[in-house]
Amino acid sequence: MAGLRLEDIAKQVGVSRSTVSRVVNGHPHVREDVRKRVLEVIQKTGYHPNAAARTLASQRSQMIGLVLPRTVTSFFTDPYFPHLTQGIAQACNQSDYTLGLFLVGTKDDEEKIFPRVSRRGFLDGVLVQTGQIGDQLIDRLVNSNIPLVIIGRPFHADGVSYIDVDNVDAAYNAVSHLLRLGYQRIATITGPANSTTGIDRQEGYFRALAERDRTVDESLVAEGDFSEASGYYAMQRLLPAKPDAVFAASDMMAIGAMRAVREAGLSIPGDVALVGFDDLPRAALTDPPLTTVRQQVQQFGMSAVGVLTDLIENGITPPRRVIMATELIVRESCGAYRRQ
Amino acid sequence: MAGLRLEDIAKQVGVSRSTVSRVVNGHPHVREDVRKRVLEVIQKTGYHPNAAARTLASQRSQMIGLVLPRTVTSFFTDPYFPHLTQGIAQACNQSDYTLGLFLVGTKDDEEKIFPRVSRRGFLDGVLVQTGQIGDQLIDRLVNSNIPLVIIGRPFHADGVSYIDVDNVDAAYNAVSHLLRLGYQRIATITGPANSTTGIDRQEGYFRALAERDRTVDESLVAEGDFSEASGYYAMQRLLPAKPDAVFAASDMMAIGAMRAVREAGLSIPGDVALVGFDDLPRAALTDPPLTTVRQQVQQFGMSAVGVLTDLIENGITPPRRVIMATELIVRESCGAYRRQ
DNA sequence: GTGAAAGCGCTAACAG
DNA sequence: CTGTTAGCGCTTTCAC
Repeated sequence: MAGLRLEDIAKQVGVSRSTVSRVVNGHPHVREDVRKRVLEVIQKTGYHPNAAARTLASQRSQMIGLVLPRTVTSFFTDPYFPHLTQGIAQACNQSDYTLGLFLVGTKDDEEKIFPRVSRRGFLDGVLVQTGQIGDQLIDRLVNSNIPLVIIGRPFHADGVSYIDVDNVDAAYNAVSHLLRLGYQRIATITGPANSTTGIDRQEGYFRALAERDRTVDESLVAEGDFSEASGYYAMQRLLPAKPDAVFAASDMMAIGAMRAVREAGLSIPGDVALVGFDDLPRAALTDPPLTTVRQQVQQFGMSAVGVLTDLIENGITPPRRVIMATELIVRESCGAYRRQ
Repeated sequence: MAGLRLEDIAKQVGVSRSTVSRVVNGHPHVREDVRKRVLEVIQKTGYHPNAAARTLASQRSQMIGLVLPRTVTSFFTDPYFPHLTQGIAQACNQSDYTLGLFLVGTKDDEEKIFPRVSRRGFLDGVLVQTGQIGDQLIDRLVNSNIPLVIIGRPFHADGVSYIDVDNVDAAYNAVSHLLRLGYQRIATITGPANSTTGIDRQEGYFRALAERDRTVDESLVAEGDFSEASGYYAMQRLLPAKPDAVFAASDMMAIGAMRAVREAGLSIPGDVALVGFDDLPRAALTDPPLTTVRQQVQQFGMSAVGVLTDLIENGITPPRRVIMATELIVRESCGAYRRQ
């Protein structure tokens, strides 16, 4: 089982290495009976081609990397990333790629990881999650000229490929929904102001208000970092301004906000209506169930892999752009049903 | 930057390939000034060794795989796995290994993944999560003779290395705690009966009862699968038997149970006390905060990598066994504070 | 302390 | 349709 080479099975079948290589790689131009005999011996012996040798000779590793920068603070405490990862892993399975996972925890990690990711011949391409403004890692990756797909709109989008959901539109829809329900003091708990995701969702909030000629009240905007805790504290800061509805830029923040509202002795949606973003599985189980913007995170991850393999197979220019749609899921927390 | 070979920088420095290789790999027996000159050129040119070539020549890939079998239903919906993964990834960074992630979703995936994982020269070792009885994958992995560490006690433990927490002891402690608080009808929501984790935690429950000469009431035992939903339904089945306390074998199930208890109009811990298992970040934020068994999941993942690298560097025999301790975290849900 | 040379196991022209 | 022949870029004895 171990140490079996292409040569060995070639000898057993009585053909040349090349022929065996051809059948292993599914190339045409091999006589059917020969192919069959080769396959038999491969089966019998349990031969597997040596990946390193294959990579070295073909200059293709059939492996892609997923890099999650350290500025993604909420790594795996936010279910978003696990779901994304799962979608990506699934797509890799289907397209016969192996997934390398690079979690950048510290500045040190970044130094260690970068060479591994950009080293020629190791990865065919990389997927990287956008983080905060000024994140060096993405720029370095872009410069390394490896096929690269950025997950989320990057700050410097010139010439790079990325995939994102339509955050502005999604937030616009969510807030418009609240406006249609008649709420007067709609607050928002934003994502980090130094992340495109945070910025875009806030932009959607502004647009929806502007469209109805509402002026923006600064005391109704509180910044969070997508985490439960940040939502909790942001809501506490918002409460004195007496919002009658809140759009939170993530479900986790909405859940934190719920906790703060409840602790203040107020009811949802009676006193404060709430809309989240993500539609995590938990969102349907909160009390009351959370109205939220659904993104197909897993599908999103799969699409990201699709774009990357396109880049790998067909060249990195022109840059590809994919913007995915979202859907507003109306549950109890926005008060839509109560008001009907 | 691209296509730079060892040879190229050897030429630039005016030494042989071997010397440069020695410097790159930190071997001794290189004159200090030569080493410095080589390092300079490497720095200047941004040279990175080709991973495939290195793997091929050295028979070491510096890469390990993490395999999560498809029988781990709750993949990434249970925060347990993300935390575990994070710990593993972190340890990989530190010890200069690259982590390959293999999520087995379907039977098909399994067929695709197995060769990649067991293929010689691709991975130096693999970490695999235990799943259910009869999971073929683990047996196949064991037979492939690659350095292997099983995460969680495997069903067939002969000759294999594994790492686990002391589930029996942990559950025993949790239930003993409830017994000491004077509860009379202590129920349990178990993990899957075909998983060692489920079995061991149930065993701890039995032992604690037996030690106090309590007979086991079958109507106080309900099986779940570690998920929130399964905890919810299990609790609904338990409720008619009027338990005054419940030990759930996972926090997610405890959270589901809470929901069921609340929906039944009962209070926690007044009517039903509750203890969970895992100490997920969420456990401290439930209402009331959940008493639970803490496992240092991240630390656990890091230790798993430690064991694996030991196997890789020092041979796979004798099999290594690591059993990690747990700690009972007392919060409100068990009623300890209320009763004082 | 350093260089020459022989692979590691495979792919991919190129002949035939 | 099949075999021969070069490499892919690095590590690693073995001489010197």
